[in-house]
Amino acid sequence: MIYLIYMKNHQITIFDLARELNISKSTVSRVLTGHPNVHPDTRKRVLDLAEKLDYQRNMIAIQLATQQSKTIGIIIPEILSSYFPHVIAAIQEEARNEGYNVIISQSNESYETEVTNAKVMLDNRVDGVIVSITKETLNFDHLKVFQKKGIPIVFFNRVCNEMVVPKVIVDDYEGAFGAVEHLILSGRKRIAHLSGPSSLAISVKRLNGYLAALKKHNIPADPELIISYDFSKEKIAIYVNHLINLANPPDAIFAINDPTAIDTIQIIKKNGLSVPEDIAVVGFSDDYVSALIEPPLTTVAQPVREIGITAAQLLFDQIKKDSSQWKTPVKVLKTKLIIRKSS
Amino acid sequence: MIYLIYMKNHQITIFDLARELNISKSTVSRVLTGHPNVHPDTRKRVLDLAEKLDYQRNMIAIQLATQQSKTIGIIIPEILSSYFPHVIAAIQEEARNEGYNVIISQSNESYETEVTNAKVMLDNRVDGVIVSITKETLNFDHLKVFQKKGIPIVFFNRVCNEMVVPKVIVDDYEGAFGAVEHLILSGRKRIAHLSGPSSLAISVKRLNGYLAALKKHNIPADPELIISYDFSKEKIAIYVNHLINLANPPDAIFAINDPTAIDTIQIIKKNGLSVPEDIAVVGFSDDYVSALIEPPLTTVAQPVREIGITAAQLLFDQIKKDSSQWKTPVKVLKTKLIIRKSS
DNA sequence: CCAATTTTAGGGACCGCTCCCATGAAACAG
DNA sequence: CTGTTTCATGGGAGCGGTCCCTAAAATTGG
Repeated sequence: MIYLIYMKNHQITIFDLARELNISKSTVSRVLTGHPNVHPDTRKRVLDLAEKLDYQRNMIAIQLATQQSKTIGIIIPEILSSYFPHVIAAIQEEARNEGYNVIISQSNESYETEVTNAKVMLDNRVDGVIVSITKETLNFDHLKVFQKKGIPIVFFNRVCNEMVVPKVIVDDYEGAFGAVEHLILSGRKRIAHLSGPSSLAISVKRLNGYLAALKKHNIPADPELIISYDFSKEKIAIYVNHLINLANPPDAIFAINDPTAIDTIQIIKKNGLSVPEDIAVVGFSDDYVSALIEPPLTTVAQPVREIGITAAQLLFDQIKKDSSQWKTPVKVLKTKLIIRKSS
Repeated sequence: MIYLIYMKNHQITIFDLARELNISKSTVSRVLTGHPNVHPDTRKRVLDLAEKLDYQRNMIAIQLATQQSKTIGIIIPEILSSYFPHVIAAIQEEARNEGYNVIISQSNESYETEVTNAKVMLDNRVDGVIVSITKETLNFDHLKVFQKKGIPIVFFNRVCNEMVVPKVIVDDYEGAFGAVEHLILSGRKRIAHLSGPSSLAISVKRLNGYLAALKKHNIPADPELIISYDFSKEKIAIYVNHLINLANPPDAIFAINDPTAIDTIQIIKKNGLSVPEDIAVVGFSDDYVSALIEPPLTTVAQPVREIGITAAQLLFDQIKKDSSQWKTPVKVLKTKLIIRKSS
């Protein structure tokens, strides 16, 4: 202790422990990393002293020495809806089990921010990233960098088609098909679709599911009833009002996601019409809110936990293996139609 | 380039840049860190080569050398409600502006997990932490460690009374008082309160606000109507049913938070009673959902963005200053009663 | 034109740890 | 009793930067 007595505000290092016990730092390091070749007595002495001096290992130094950050990054468009926090929570659990930290960055649906965030992840030498792109992302150079540098990347939800890497998605086509077919079978004839930006594969797939269901039941698709919007909340009112005031208005609306569906319901109600009597509404995702609103929303549920867990597992699979052995599976998880009062 | 041609899978370091340009790594470092004393020509050559070789700085090495991680930690009880993601988003914005990374950890309302997470933050040498404790946290040793090591800590929402550090809270007492007074003024006579765990200061303050409002209007507080619960969703049904079946049931319920209030409404409706006719319900926080449910929930809104921004600012204030200059302000932000149909 | 400054650049210790290699001692086998 | 393993430990070179201290070069001033 005599050595340490004059050192204030100095973090205890393995060197301090070593000096105190008159052994080398190599031996201390061996004890701390669980290396077998250490005499039990020595091990105990080190551990006891570490405990006594409240030694705290310096992950930064370890990261530099071992050349791995033990950190994974998550890049998502936003964190305020119910979907992403659920996926994140699941990913974090898996990461904790693997001894990894997680850094999360929201792109706020901005391509610029996404690029910046990707750069930050790179600077911080993440061992892998899980990403869901923004609605604006058309160029993928900032994500391809990960591939180029041999850093595992996994997409979920909003994936990049031109990159061949593991992905976790749900069967959007099937989910949309089921939702629209349900509307048809409950007697709806004119079903509108509030679609998402065509840059996103989910928008296209859900649109295709919608079209296929119509086709199967011999209902001609009316372009007037298909509106693609950019997820900006203000627009919903405009589009819904527009649909309502059509000469031949829809008797149902299939929305690209739950937040849109929920807003749609509010607008319809504001117009003095009722859901589902006048217009039925169906959403996609089964957000936490959806069961609680009035009327409760019929929606296509996604297995959020499973999505997160699967994405994390695909990532850790890669992290653990040599890049030559990487597989690029695309996991398609099943959705489930939850029928509630809105349809 | 001749040197680099044989090096595969080797990250470009400042040493590589230096060798390539026949200058020292010190000079390269100076350029990269923006140090003024570098010849403009040299600066340009370095920058150009860095660009050309796609040099990427290694934050881990920088962190080790500068002894700061440029990372702050957020420890929260959960991430699935609407409150925390909003606060997090605000904190992250501030952090980004300051050039800091954020690592987030959910305690899942478990004391054990919170302790583990605090340890992880310490291992990773965060430059500061922002925390909201779990309902189980009674011992604060794991958080006092930060103080002891001179790492700034800021509490928000669920704070630790026994630690003298900066805190950001809302005026829970005032908010609760206003909510309950509103119920009284709208004619309610028997107002129940679903309170939180008494370990949390917010529970106590909101309870006191409730009691004070009753007292002001000469309504005796009935212990039968005050139930303290532990935030476990299953219990809500039990308590609400119990209240409804009382010989002298309440005509209003003031819930500790919105999720509780929302569940309360569902249970009341399931019992064939209506809100607000039979029983009025008021919540706390103004979650995103609250305006959408049926009936829309009267609630005490918290300035979530402001909470996050303030917490972050208090943290960075400390990070930038020597610990001898640290202040320990407790910022009390104003709440706002939002009256909707549930009352 | 030379001394005094100011710029610009290089050298090298250091941050805290890992991990390979070397070494001596103890244990084992023949 | 000696040669070969195995075990326990020490030594030291990285990991990729920062930053202090010098030294040489360029600029300034009298």
